[in-house]
Formats: sequence, C-alpha cells, structure tokens
Amino acid sequence: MTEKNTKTTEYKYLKLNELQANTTVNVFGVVKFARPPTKTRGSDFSMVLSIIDPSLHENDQKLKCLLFHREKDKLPFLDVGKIVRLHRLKITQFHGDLQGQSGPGFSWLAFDEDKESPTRPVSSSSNFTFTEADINRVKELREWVASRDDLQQPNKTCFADMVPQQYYDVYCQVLATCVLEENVGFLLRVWDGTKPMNPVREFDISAADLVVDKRQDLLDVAGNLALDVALYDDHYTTGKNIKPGQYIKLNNLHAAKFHSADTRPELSELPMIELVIHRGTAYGRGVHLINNDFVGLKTLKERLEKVSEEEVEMEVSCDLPSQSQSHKSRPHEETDQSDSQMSQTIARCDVPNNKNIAKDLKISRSSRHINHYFCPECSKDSQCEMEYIFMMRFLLSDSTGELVANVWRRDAVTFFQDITPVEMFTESVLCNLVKKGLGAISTPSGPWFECCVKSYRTLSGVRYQIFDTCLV
DNA sequence: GTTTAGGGTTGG
Repeated sequence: MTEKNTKTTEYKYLKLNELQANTTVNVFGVVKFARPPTKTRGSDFSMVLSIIDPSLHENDQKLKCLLFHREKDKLPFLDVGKIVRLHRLKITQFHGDLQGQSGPGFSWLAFDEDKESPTRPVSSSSNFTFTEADINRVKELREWVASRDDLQQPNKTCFADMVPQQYYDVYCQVLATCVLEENVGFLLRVWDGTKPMNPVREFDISAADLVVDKRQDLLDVAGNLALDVALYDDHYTTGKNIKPGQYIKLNNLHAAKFHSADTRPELSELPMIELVIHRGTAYGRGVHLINNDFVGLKTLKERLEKVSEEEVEMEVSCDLPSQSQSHKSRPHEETDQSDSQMSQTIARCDVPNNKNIAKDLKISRSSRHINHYFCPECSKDSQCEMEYIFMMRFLLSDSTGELVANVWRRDAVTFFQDITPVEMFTESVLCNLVKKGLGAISTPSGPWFECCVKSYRTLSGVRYQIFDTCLV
C-alpha cells in the first residue's frame, strides 16, 4: 500500500444510499450478512457480504458485496453486527441492483461492534490509514448497532440460548466426527461449554463398523456438554475434512424438534431437539473451519477453559455397615429453618473392615461414561466397585436451638425427588435442579421448611438424620 | 490487471 506516508490523502466516504453504478468508492458499513470465504473454481477465494448503514437499511435494503482474494486469510471473517471500512470498492449493477466488488487496490478494515472494545481494527494489509475521523465514525456506527436488536445477538449465540425451531450461528470446538451415511450424513460431536435447555438428540457412535475420529481427552473434559450436530448433503464433504480439536463456526444451525420414542418425558417436559445443518447454502448455511488465532474465538476459548477447570469435590470412604446401621430410631417431626448447608457426593463401599479411610478425590466433569472407582482398601482381585451416594449435612435452627442433621443414601435421593447421584453427574438439567434446590434453602435467612428428623445413638453421642423429606 | 460468483424464505 502507498497510503503510509501520504498525509495529504484524505479519504472521502459515501453513505450507502449515495452510491452510483460504475464508480469506485470508500464506505463504512455494518455487516448484515456474511458468508465466509470459500474456494472458487477459479484461482481465488470469494465471499459474499451485505452491509447496511443508517441511510440504507429499511425494507431489507442493503449493499451486497462480492470480494475475491487469492489467499483465504486476506478476506475478512465477519459476524453479523461487525463494522467494516472498505476502500476502493467498485460499484456495479447486477440483476438490477447495485453491487460492491473488490477491484484493484481494494482493502478492508473490520471493527468489533462492542462499545467497550478498543477501536483497533483487523485489516487486510499491514499499512493502513486510520484517523481520528475513522474512530468517530466507528463509534457512531457502534451506537447505531447497539440500538438494533437484530444486529447484536447472532454472533454471541451459544448452545444454551437455543430454542426449538430456530436457526443459529455458533462457534464451537469439535470433539469427534463420524460418518452417519456415506456421502449423505456426517456427524460432528462438538461443545461450546454450554448446554441447551432442551434435551438434544444423541447418536450412538460406538458401533464397530462406524468410521469415528475422536479426541478422547477432549470428550472426557467436555462430558455431558458434548452435543451432536448432523451435517447433510452439501456439508458432508466439509465435515469429512474437519479434525477433532479444531474450532468451527456452524452457520444456520437448525434446532429442529426431534420426535422419537426414546425421549424421556419423565425427566423433562421440554421437547427434544436435534441439531442439523440442512442441505443447500441458503442463509449462509454451512460449516466453516476457524483459524486457531482468530480473535472472534476469544469468548469461546475462555469459556471452554473455565469449564474444563471445574471439578467436583469427592470424598471416598469405606466403612463398616453394621456400625453405621446400629442406631436406635426415635423419629419425631420438627419444623426447622435451614441456616447453612454443605453437600458432598461420596463414593462409598461397604466392606467388613474396621478402618475408616477418607481420601479426597477430584473428578473431572464426565458423563456418558461416568468414572468408576474401586475400593482402595479391598484386595485388588475382588475389584470392589464403589457406589455413588449423596452425603449432606445441614445446620438446622429454630427459636429453640440448633442441630446438625445428615441426609444420605436413599433418604438423600428422596430428598432430591428421586434424582440419583449418578444422574446428577450425567444430566445437567437435573444437576441444575439440585443446585437450585440447595441454593434456595441455603440463604443466610433461609426459608422455613418442614422436615422429618430422627435421632440415634452412636459411640460418640447422639446424631440426627433427616428422612422422608422432599425438597420442593 | 482475467476468472471465479453474484446470499435466499429452511428435512433428515
């Protein structure tokens, strides 16, 4: 570029409603639609871009632009709502409409639409003019973008935002791939660190004859946040070239309602959805590989990192069943106020062994295959597998005093309305119910709740246990 | 200083 030292060069920018055919212009615009670069049958990559500004946006008006470049990375990767500055854009007439095209000397700058973001642009060239006037124009357009609902949501969508029957653009990381039907259907198992509200159709990719490519380490970390996306027809080949570990953008992903006999209505009244990229390229439909260093991946990567670090505290213990059961039951009812609570999930195994061992374990998020633990005290040959149980302790208080009461095992499952510890790990919907329930009763001035408490005597004194109580 | 492609009203 020769722009570097030409201080006298002052670029004149036209509003989008001032353009005329067969001219070359400089414009600012807001991205209304962008199809990422794809290889043409010629020598270049091409992309389609639609831009609008306050002068041209009503009645679905926009300026369609067609950009070419020999290198894919020299074309802008854009999301809806981003702001672009285009220099030396050729305006032509095509099918009765004005159209922008990259010509000789064409260059672009792209700006984040967030008001808080720095005004530093991403550019096609290393040398570019960038003046105070440019900054002001970007700020103006940011204000305008912020006032328009249709321009700010799409590129911030995550799986958790999805509602049945809608279409979305989502950034995510690929965990595994699998051929569903040769040349027709291709599966991407992905995650973005969030979980949709609705249950999502899951494919069984365990069959021996399936062509599966996977990153087990990522699958383990993603656990129940892994989601299946089915690509059809046009997108089959794109899918085949994607490797687990890579980041992608799914364009026009359909959260279609899925009708199946296997849905578990008792676990959720929400309809099951299936995530699909349908055939064709309407609405920019497609799957696009994203460079690892693309700035737009920042939010996703931060979220994945945070989720990956989440661990569940677990205690492992073996104890003597006869001792823990030998209590004298004296049930009575009390109305108590829960003051604080702690909860833990315990892997437990009953063995005829006098020792009580307790070890802290950290388990990572996992799901489809929950971790199995074997008792560290039992002989290696017996392979005594431990069972997941709930173990909670409440500090209860009312006007007459305080007492500490435990809930565990079957009573704890009853307490959570039949959610088992394993289900709590595997079903995020249920996990959230448990968290929500515990959160509701553990506020400093927690609500009153009615519970059945029985007392029993142990060698070290009287203990209390909650039973036959249900958190509602 | 060519050519490429030129968004499209939504299944599995």
